Amino acid sequence: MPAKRPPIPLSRERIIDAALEIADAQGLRRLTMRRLGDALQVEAMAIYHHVPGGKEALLDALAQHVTTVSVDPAGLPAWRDLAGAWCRAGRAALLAHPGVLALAMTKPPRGSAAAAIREQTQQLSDAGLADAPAAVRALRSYVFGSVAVELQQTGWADPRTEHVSGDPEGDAAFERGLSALLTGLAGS
Amino acid sequence: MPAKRPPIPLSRERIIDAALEIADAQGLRRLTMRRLGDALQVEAMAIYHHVPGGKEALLDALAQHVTTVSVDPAGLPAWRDLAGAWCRAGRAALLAHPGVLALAMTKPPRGSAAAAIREQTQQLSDAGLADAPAAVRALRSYVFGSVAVELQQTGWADPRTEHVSGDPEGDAAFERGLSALLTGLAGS
DNA sequence: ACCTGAACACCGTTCAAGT
DNA sequence: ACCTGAACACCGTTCAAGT
Repeated sequence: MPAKRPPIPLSRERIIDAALEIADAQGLRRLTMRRLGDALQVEAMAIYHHVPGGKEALLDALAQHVTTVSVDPAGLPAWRDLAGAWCRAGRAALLAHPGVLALAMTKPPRGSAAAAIREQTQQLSDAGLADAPAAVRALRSYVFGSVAVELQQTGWADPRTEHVSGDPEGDAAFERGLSALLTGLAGS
Repeated sequence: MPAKRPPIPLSRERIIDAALEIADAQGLRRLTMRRLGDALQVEAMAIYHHVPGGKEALLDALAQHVTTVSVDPAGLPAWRDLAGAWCRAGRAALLAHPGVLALAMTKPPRGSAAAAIREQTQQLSDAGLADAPAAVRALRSYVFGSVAVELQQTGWADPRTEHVSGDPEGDAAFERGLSALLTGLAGS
């Protein structure tokens, strides 16, 4: 007789992964505690046991997930290359989950996301950049904004549209603007 | 005897204004058809008569409202000054209604908002800028992103926090990054 | 033409109860 | 410890009905 396979136990990580999947596929407005429960084969109320703050805390966690990046500065002695690497990493993390971009831009950075900003600032400062905090702020602004504009352009927003993750036109536009900004930061 | 003053008739404009007020004061998640009806002294269902697409169309209209700007190019012959004026106007329009920034960044530009982008491109092209479409895209990215970062920083997100609209630190950071980007665009 | 009331299918969250 | 079921106060939207 077929053994009853025990259900995979619920965990914060599984919940976040499932939530990202729903948001990316159907949009943030359709990310619902009840739908999330369905996706995890569990009643919606079980989620509260693993995510104490309820839905608001879950959304915070999603924002944190797509804004936490890290860059290894080894082999990138020039601040310009280092800054470029941080920007590309940040962009990739945001593009990976277009459904939660609005959260990433709206929620203030907390925990690991805030730590990543501090690390970026420290690395750029160490690499010899004069006003690293101002530069990081300008770079973060550009990364956030360019991803938003790119997703607007490719007609995401409607989750019905198919999104091509490796859009070469978006890549090129991003690099052009990034290059301009880095050049400008060098001169200031 | 006191005359029964006739209620101000409902209109699309009054609905949008009231919706902006609620979103700014209480956050987008609390902008509800029923609450909106209350604010307008009307049953929620009356709104559907003036905004055909329902809530989704209302949110589109809010996004359009805060992304529709215009600049008079007279007296700004240099493309750099002209571009700066567009960016400052765009930033001011977004900062005026922090509650709907997430919509502005997420919804693709339509109608008057799309027209404004075309006008900006045309003006910059006329002013002698080489690749105006690429520049406009980079500038829009920076404006969106810097407003998002600024609102994150000032602790908006929680609508409980008091937001200072003329934040001088935000102004300075914006101008520094803008200047860097414009310098970089000139060289490319 | 414009608004209302009742109704329907959903939400987030609580709390006592099950195992 | 972990999950469920029922319940409560809300949502968006429809539709027939009122004026």
